[in-house]
Amino acid sequence: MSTPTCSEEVGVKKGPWTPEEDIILVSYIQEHGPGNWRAVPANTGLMRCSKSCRLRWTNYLRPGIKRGNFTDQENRIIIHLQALLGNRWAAIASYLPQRTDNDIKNHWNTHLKKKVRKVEADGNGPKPSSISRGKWERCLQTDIHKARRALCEALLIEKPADCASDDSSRTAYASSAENISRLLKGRTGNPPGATGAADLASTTTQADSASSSQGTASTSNSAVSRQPSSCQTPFTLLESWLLFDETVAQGPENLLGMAMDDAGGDLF
DNA sequence: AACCTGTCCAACCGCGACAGG
DNA sequence: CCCTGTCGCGGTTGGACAGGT
Repeated sequence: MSTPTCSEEVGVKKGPWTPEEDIILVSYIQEHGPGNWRAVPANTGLMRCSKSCRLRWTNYLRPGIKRGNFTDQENRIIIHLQALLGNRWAAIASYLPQRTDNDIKNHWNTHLKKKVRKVEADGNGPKPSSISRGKWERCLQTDIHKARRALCEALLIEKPADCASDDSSRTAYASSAENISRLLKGRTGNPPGATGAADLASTTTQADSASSSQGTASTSNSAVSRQPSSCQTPFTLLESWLLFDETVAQGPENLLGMAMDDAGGDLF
């Protein structure tokens, strides 16, 4: 069976995914885990290219995607990381594990970019960041301590909203089961059978735990596979060290003092 | 009510990175 | 090394929808 590729082969379906396709894809991933996308269309019979399957999973079906409005906290993080890293949405998304790079990219292009430009054009807005775009990376290459400080200055903010104790923030996080049951309702208004949705919900819940326990996700799926279930920090060990080690050593008051008081705060 | 314009967001496309042979 | 296949990322598009006139 020939595997469809994205551009050249005939019979490759494009456009919006149907609930049935979603079910097939989620069921397959529940069984095999994410990755090896090339095999997905071949093994499932989906007339979609591997890219499309991966995109659908990572941007829509994977567990733990947070949907809905971006919080001010998230907006600030995005603005600062964008100033720091540029349009490296996957990197930015790694700091907001419940958001996809596509979501962040869309949100930036439709909301934040204009907002930032407007504030900057007014001349009274915040500096995009205390360090220029890419400076942190250059610092990293030359002086790890400077880099650490630069990143701290750019990123340190008040307590992350994701770790807020109120349950409202937690309920905003959608499991994949919720994602899919919602899409089944929303897109068809006529889900393919209540049992189908229920089955799917159960399978995706299993997929959730399966994928989290497998640890076989590819590198870019590392962010994808991070689970939001607990109040875990999205920072990797290295990132945590870069961000907090020296600052913490200087005392918590410095940590607060280095918060982004000049960048982003005026926007919201 | 009809049309226009802007917004949102899912999905596609092209390219680069990377691993394996 | 070089080639090939695969994957992931960022830019962009296009359809659906909402709000304004």
